[in-house]
Amino acid sequence: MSEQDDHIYAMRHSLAHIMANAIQHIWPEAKFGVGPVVNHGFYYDIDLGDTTLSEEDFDKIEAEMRKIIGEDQPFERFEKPVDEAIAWARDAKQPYKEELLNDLKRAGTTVAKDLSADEMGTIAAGDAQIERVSFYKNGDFTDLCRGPHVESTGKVGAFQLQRVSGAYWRGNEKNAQMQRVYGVAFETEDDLKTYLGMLEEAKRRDHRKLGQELDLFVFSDLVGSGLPLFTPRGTVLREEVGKLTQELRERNGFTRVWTPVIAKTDLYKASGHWDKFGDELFLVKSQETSDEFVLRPMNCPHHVQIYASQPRSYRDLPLKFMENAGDYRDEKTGELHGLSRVRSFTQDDSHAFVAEDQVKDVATELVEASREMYSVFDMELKFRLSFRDDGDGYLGERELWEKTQAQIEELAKENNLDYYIEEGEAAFYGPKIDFMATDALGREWQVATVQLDFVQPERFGLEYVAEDDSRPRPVMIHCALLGSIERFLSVYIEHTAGKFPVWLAPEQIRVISVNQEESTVAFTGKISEEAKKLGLRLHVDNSNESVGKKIRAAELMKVPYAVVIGQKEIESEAVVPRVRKDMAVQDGEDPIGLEEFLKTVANEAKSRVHKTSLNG
RNA sequence: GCCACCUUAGCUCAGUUGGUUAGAGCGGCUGUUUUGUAAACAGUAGGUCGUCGGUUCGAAUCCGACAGGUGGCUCCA
Repeated sequence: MSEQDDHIYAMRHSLAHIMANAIQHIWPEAKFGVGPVVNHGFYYDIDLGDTTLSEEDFDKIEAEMRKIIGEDQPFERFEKPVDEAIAWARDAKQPYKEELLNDLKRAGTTVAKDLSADEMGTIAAGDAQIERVSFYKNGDFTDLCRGPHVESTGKVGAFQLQRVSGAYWRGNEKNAQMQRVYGVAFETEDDLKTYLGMLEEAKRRDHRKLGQELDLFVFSDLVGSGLPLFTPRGTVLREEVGKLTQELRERNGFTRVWTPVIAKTDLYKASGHWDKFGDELFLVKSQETSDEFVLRPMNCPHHVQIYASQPRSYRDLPLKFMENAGDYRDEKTGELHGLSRVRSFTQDDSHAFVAEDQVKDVATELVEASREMYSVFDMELKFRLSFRDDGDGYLGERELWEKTQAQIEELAKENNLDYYIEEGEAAFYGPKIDFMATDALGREWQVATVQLDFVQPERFGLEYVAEDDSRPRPVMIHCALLGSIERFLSVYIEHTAGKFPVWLAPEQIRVISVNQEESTVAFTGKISEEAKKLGLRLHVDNSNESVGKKIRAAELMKVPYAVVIGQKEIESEAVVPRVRKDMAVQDGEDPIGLEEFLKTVANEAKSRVHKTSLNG
């Protein structure tokens, strides 16, 4: 951490105290939980009894905070023995603090395992043996706190309270729900403004808003929440990205399979998913037999059955299947969000069954494919090696885990990946490489994933005949390059703000007629025919509106190319395409032959370029 | 699922303290116009005010339940 980062951290943390202080002034009965620093700001968890905060209270709280800041009270640090601290918390009627202190006393920091390491860090020193705890005091406010803080309340920079929401005490849904007040804070007003501007931009690009404006997908109360319906335009996006992901893997020898969308519960009992995710499965009953089915939540057990359908030889390996497959998960309603968290989604899934010594090669091919894919999407990739932690809930031998994790890290090193390791992010059946894409606003999203799996081959008893006639287990490698098509689109729509490159644009060219005369209608009809032959998505707007209005309509739909057709164009058979601003090198004025124009656009679509090759 | 907030026409939104036939812009449709690179003009049709129940002489407005949504929490194979 740089010195500046340290300062921002201290500033944000100090603001959390100041906010708690202000809230205590306004509501003296307030009981405080934890108040850590988060990305871009801070929050504090507060129990106000029957009082519920709303954003309308922010003015009042902010005013009180500014008063405290104006007084420039010094932050004073002091220590107390744990027992005295506990007595303090009891006297101050701060039961949450008292609970934390008791846990600290009992077993240092680790016992408060409801809290993440970060949150713990803000309330206590990291030593396992806690005898004394530190406090910070400003004005009339004292809080159990590890620090650090700025010297005084006057030195906290620019801030704004953002929102209030519910949050469980210590992040456990069985615990009491507190109110969490979020604020953002930066060193200067300018930095704050820049950040708030970014939030505004994010709002403008929200894929849910663009999905409606650009007519990409809809939801229906009758179909149900979390079940998106894709319109013709949105379906183009789905199918184009679906084609790309399959092409990239076909090159590496993956072949397409098709499997049904339901399976007997026995399949998932065998795979282990039933035990782990049973409450998130949609159940389907036969009306004729006693069979119980589930709507498939994932595809690996299905693909495993294809592998298991016949004896396999080492000569068959690696055996590689892929399927853009629809999956269904009964997510809790409160967790649904646009296309990024849905109950029906499509994984661009693949499974490679490989011998142990082929793991690295196959995984490397997939990493290469993902790099190519995200360069087509113009997004940067980081790689997160998601390993297990010490928790339970992981299946398989510890030794296997360590072996595979070592292989993954080796692969990452050999391929010079920009990677970092995160423990506790693994799947229950194996470690993963998760791919984090950075979008145009600098936000990181998890997209693709490559996952090693030694557990399912074991559970389903998969094997192959080796050269020496032994029967080793294959290793399974799960990979989805897009992740889920829906989730990917939610990220990509916001990344591009709906300005899709030609190869993805639901409508690539809009033809705008100047009038409705017979010759015009005939000519635009001819353009339409030729575009169809080239596989272009072209729409003719012959409506009885002004040219200006029709141009505007095309712009609002973010169509890459618009061409106006009047007498001049009909005579010369040439057009001056109007190019969407983000693609144009410069606005052109020179006419281009109609046929050449269409061919150029068709080539752009085929080669999946971001920008136009027409120099205007 | 939990906490808070929200739901008026296809979309974006008005609608005073509960009080007659609920409004506007855009979009749609019809007509006039035949348009040259981001909004021609006129007319017209769209709403059981999310649903169901309650309070009231009277409910878009107050209360409750449910559904859907928003922001978080929790979860995420």
